[in-house]
Amino acid sequence: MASLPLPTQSNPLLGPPKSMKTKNSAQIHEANLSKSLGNINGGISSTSFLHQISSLAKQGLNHEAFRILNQMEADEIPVGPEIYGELLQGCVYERALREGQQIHARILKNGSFFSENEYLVTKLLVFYAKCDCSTEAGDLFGRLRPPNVFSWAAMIGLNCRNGFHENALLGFCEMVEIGVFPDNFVVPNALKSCSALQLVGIGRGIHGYAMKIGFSECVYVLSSLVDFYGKCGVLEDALKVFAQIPERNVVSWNSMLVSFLQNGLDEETLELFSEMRVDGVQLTRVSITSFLSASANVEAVLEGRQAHAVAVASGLELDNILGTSLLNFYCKVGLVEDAESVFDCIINRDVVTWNLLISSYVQDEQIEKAFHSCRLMRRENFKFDCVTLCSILAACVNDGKIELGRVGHGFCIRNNLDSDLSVMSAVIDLYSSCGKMELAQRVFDVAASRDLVVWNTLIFAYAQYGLSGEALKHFYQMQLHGLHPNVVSWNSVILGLLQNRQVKDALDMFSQMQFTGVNPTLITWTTLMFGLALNGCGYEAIRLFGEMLSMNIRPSAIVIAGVLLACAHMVSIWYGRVIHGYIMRKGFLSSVSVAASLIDMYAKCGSIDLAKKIFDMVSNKEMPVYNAMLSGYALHRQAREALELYQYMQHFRTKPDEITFTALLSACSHAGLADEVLKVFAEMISMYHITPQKEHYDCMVSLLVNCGSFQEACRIISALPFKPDDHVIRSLLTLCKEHYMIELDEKDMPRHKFMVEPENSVNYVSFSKIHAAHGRWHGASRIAALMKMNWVRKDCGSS
DNA sequence: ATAGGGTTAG
Repeated sequence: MASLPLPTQSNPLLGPPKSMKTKNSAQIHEANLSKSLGNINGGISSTSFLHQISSLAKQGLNHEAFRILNQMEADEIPVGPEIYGELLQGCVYERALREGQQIHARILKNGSFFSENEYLVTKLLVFYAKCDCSTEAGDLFGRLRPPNVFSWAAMIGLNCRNGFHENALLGFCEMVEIGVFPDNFVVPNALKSCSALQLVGIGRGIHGYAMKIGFSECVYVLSSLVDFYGKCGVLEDALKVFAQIPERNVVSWNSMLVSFLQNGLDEETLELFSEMRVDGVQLTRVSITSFLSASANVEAVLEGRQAHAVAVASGLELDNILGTSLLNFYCKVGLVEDAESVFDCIINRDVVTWNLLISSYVQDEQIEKAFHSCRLMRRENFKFDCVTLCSILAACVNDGKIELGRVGHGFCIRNNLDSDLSVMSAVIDLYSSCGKMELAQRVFDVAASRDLVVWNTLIFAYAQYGLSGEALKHFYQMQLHGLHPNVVSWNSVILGLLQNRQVKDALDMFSQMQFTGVNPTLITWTTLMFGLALNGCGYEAIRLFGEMLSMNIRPSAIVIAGVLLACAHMVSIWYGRVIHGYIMRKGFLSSVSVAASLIDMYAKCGSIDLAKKIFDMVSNKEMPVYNAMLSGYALHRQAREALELYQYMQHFRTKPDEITFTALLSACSHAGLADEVLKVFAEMISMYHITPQKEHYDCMVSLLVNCGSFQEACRIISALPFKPDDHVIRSLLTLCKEHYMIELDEKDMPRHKFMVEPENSVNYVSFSKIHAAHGRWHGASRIAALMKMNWVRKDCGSS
């Protein structure tokens, strides 16, 4: 492209590109204005009026210009076409449609000498084109023969702005064909249409042509080429053109920034931005919004904050776009308080700013604040849109507010938002989250159109419950509808199979997926690690982990947590140590979830001492780390150590959560420390405002069982605020065994529940013990067989 | 005698 020969002389129709016109005309304007205001009533020639009108129009003083026209008509001074032309120009500057139409009417009233005047027709065309009035502009364009560059440019620009990119490009080609040379104003528009239609070849042609006709140094053409190549994903060429711009302005830099950003090169965006600052370029909103967007993508908190500071220092006020991108940045990196304060500073809040604030609350699980903001948004007369409803529905799912979710769904139906595909996905997610799969399926069935995301949502909905048959059915149906599964679809199907213990099928799917050219993501690996670990296929999980490393994929902290869980479930301290070594070499111990999983692994593999050693090594002791250690102590029946750690935790102001108390209570109740159990239980409620869950009550009940307080245990069970689940039933049954109150049979057991949750294998043990205690060896052996069938972990037998 | 342009958030 760059090797095309440049013409020896520039195009005679065109002259040199007007790229650097920066005539400072403020002083001239001022002189003209004072002259015109002073001369209105003087008897002066029409050329003088023309100048007055022209200068008023340029300053946006349309009203004054109109007054002069009226004065002229009143004084019967002849008004020529140029006068109307200047007035129209004023309307172009101001995009004043009404006023321009009035001038148009006057022109028509003055007869064909005016209305057929080529200059006026061109002006009118430019005016209507700028005001995005396609029909009027098209009519006027048809009357011009031949149209000049300005008319062509106006039409092409109009089509480009309104998304009629084919028409814009056809116009450009026709114009070139009939011999009108494009100028440096049309070329950027033509390129914009090329990038909108992703026509890389055509754009390259225009690039070559533009170089040939003398725009090789024009900063406007070159900047729009950078943008064009960036939007078409040809980053090398964008960079090449960028390097060739002799005098870059801020738009050239910004175009390059946006090119990096839109091609996912966030680090490069950040780097280029600092080069801009070194170069002393005066940054604009576009520079800062692009930088903020890249910072948000890579969660570069420091950089984003600096951009905020630069924006403030540059005196850029928080308008909609800059404010929104700041808001977006703070939301994405999870700094909700900063997002709130930015939100308060934004001058013109709109639906988008509200939506961002609300979704950041939802993401931060501050559901009440999210709902409150929705109410405030309504109070300020903003209507909920699709994005708002997606947030609201997600909040309902998060908070288990299914009834409210149904109301939200109703709102969508009444306001025609339910055909929006992301809303549809959110609704499917809502119903599936509470197990109402029939409703989720119905929403899906009545949809007029569905995209990949909607299909994937339904497939995931079935998969999470281990309904692999339904998941697979929709996976294949989707393909019959002509949609290719993406990695999300495959991930869901694999999850569904693993949840349903179809380990072999899941692994088959995994290889099929790779065979069809879909690369696994970290989510795929995570699903596999956890799925295999929980299905007792720890060895397979470890093998896959090795495969992943040999493919040079850097595992995430969650993947490592998964493989550690596999070691824990295999009770394989040997593999655990190997993974431990890997973690130390790659510096993963700084990750909270890795540290917690490592502690958990050592505790479950029998070495509470090694678990403690890791715990002491971890520098950033966050709650999951404490919880893992506490659960380890509970497992090893070390109640005193657990209580000590609880004190330590409080000393360092780490707020305990539900899991903390589950571990603590179970450690104490196993040790029969009745006073401590009651004290901790009370603290949980009064100091930390945690509503006790089933497992907490369960600890109470088993403590009471241990102490033989049958009456008290029964009282607690009957007072439970929810239907007791199998944990509680287990304690109850243990009690019954103790007191020989009732006869037992397998048919009393909620068997379907056991089939789903392998962790509950401990239940089988309880039941078989009960049978054994009653001398019913037949029943006990039946249960043992069931255990085997359901892949129950071996280590459960001893607990 | 004469006109206008490229980059922007969820």
